Amino acid sequence: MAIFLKDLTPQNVAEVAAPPEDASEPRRRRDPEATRRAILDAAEELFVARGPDATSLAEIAAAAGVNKSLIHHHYGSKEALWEEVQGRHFHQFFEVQREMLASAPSTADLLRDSMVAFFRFLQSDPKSVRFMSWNFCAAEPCKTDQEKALFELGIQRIRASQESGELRTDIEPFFVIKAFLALCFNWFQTRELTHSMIDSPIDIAALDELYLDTAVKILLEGVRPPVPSVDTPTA
Amino acid sequence: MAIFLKDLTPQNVAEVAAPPEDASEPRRRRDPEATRRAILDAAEELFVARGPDATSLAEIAAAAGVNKSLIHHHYGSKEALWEEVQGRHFHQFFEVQREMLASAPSTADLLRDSMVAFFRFLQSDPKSVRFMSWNFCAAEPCKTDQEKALFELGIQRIRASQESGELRTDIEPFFVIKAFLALCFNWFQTRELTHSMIDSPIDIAALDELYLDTAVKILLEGVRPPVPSVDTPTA
DNA sequence: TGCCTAATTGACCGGCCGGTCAATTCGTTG
DNA sequence: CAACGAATTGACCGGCCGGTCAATTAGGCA
Repeated sequence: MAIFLKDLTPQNVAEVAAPPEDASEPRRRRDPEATRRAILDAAEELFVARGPDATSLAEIAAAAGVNKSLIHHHYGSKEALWEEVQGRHFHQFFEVQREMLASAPSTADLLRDSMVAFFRFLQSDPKSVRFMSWNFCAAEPCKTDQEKALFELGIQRIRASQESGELRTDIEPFFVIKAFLALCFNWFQTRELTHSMIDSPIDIAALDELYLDTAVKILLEGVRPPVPSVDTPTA
Repeated sequence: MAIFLKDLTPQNVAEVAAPPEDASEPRRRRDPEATRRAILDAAEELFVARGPDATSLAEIAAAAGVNKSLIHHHYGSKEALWEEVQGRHFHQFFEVQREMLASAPSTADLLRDSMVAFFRFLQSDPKSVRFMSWNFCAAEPCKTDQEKALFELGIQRIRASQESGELRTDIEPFFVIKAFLALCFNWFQTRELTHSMIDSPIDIAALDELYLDTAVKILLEGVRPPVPSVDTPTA
């Protein structure tokens, strides 16, 4: 049935997000908080791998080591659970991004730093990439508030860089952000297809570094103000 | 059930891809070719909008105005139908792209032309964007042969441009292609989110043009060989 | 004309899906 | 200790899903 399935086979589904029994406390018989968390973790894992439509509540319950009815008891419905999973993830994502963007010290290498930071984030959290991919497919009008605020912040800082002469002024800051997001995100979104296309025995991490280096180079060079020299047709 | 649904409500599903009855021939009582095509068209429409997992064969049959069993008769299974839909679409896509790339006359503005052509293609065929989006989610190792050939061709031409001094030589041609694909594709993939974030009353087409202009500018400037002037730290 | 093949139909199937519900079990609180 | 409420369980449901099958029918061909 599930045309989309990835990484997870029926055999190892039950072990995904298995609760660490040997933790400080051996999981009290009743622990609604732990139950909620187990469900959410398992749901995130499966939703992100197979997509929400191809993931059943029975699978999630099995993966969480929990009775199926508990999902309804704690979250109401599958759709609500999906919302919750998305909410938790995006909240965390926006938190990280905002903090990064707000705490960036100088405006000198801000663009480079932002781009590298975003690249590192996607690199360290492949789930984020898949999350966003599913979200683009769903095309629901959501999460725009926080995202918009993030963009506003970035636009302000880029505009400042333009005014101080570090960036060329003939391009819209919004598009600069779009460009560096695209350069980072698309790389990871097409990661597996890329690897299956490369013959050389270069390892994955090295390829990432090489690409990042190139993408940063292209973007920074592309947004640099034209140097006053021969043949710079800034028409 | 279907968490992913878009544009199509149960009411208008039945009319999607409705066969144009008033065509030259009034659809003979038995026309296996027309039936196959109707099924394929309806399947493409629905698969691309909702995703394969959220689309049922009953819906496809209804949209195609055809008995459900005919789908199995002509295509075997849902998975085979999905393969067929993908096959037809990607064949057409690669045909267009290859022709474009092979027939591009000079190497002078090849990169610009390629980028604009790809942008126009995605702009004119939103289904392609969604198709690729679903494909990235599925992450099946497929279609790499033709894609690889396309990349090889592009890499050759970019390398030629590098050797003739039009492009800087310190960046891998593969990454240049990746970059311009990312800049184009991501724009359309995030189109609706972008629009829901923009307040100004600028119309969609104009925004597209503005972005294309900027993205081309950035990429071309980014891959230009460094001009021999002051402060060009090509370290 | 009559047959033969293939397109077409509708009835049907087992299975899973999301969801409900009553019953039970535990932790808490008075 | 008793009582209450929330966590937990398993049995159950109607409905849809992908898929099968036998029967019917139209078209092509000798």
